[in-house]
Amino acid sequence: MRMSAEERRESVVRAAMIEFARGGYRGTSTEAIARRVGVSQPYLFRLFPGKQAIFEAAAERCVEETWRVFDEASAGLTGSAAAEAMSEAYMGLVGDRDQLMMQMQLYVSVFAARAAGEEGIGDSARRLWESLFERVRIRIGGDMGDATHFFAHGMLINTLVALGFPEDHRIWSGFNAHDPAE
Amino acid sequence: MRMSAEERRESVVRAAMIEFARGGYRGTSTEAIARRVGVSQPYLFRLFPGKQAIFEAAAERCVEETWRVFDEASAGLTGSAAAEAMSEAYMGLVGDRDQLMMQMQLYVSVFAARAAGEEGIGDSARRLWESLFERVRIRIGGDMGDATHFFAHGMLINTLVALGFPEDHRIWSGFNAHDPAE
DNA sequence: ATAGGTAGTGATTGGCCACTAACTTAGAAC
DNA sequence: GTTCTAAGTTAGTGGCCAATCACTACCTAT
Repeated sequence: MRMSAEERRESVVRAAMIEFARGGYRGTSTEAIARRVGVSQPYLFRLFPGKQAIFEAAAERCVEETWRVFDEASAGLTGSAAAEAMSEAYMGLVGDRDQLMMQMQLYVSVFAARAAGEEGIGDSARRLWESLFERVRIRIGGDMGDATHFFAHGMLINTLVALGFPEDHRIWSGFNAHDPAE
Repeated sequence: MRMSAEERRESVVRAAMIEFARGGYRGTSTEAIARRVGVSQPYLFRLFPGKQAIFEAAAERCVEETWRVFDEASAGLTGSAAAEAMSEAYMGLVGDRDQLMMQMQLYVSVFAARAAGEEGIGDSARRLWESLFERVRIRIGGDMGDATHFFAHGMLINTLVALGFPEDHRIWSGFNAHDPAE
């Protein structure tokens, strides 16, 4: 049961991704995260300086993880073949809703922070996101419009997942309509 | 200063859209909404049964408002001309971030409700969104793929706005690349 | 003018939650 | 087996917030 602080931090990040994805920043208590980790709530504050730091770690992990999925799916491919492979991989993430929702929570949290006058998290989030965008853009051939197109569909998938449209709902039928060609 | 309950409800909905857009459901206090309206906090509970109901009213208004923008922009147009006009109108909404962010807050709130085991708000949100989708689809010619494409780009705009990329950032340059053709 | 309904407020409360402080226990090293 | 360090806990605090209750002010009709 006992593990090193570094290992614990790792499991906290994983638990936090799930809890924050479902509840958002304000809607998630540190108690809930601790319970999922299997540790007492105050101990989180010995592993991280505060709730905010846990969220930021989870957010960063989430973006990294997304790239990992893209990277694995498109290994050795380029151009539209890579785009297709990554699209398919992202559709696969629909089954792991927490991953997609953590992204959304990051987006709205950045906005909330900005609205509250704190710019801290925004900078790092933009850097993370832009870096993901760039890596994908290069992988699919370098065209800006293609990358925009790719991410646009990803964001729509996030939205439909958030709203809870079942997988066989007709709203999903618009995907794959143009995809193979592009 | 004194106004009818109906008028007050109207101004509460408008104020709530702004506050919820910036803070999210959990991050917005009824106190903040009341302050923006210029009314005491307890009075909100005479106008609405609870915080949840205020959020739902704001969410519905937000989707309706989005359609109003699309409808006005594309009045008399059809097909790709309508799509172009609506795209441009949506880009115009980037200047009114609260409108876009209220959408995002609705999406994550629906997911949060689902995760917490309450399905109530999800049903109405999906109905609202699908109805918007359908009206747009018809307006731009009826093709499912085109409508998907249209909304995908809208959702990406939401994301970039949330993350706070400045308007002249290169991340925006991927729009308009394919747009006129489609 | 007064009666009655509607708009609106002040005071309060019970519950939750991030965070702190003080303490306890496991295990590695010798 | 004792000692020392790092992992972990129990108990508590101050602040915030949704919702309630009892009350006051305004307007309108007769």
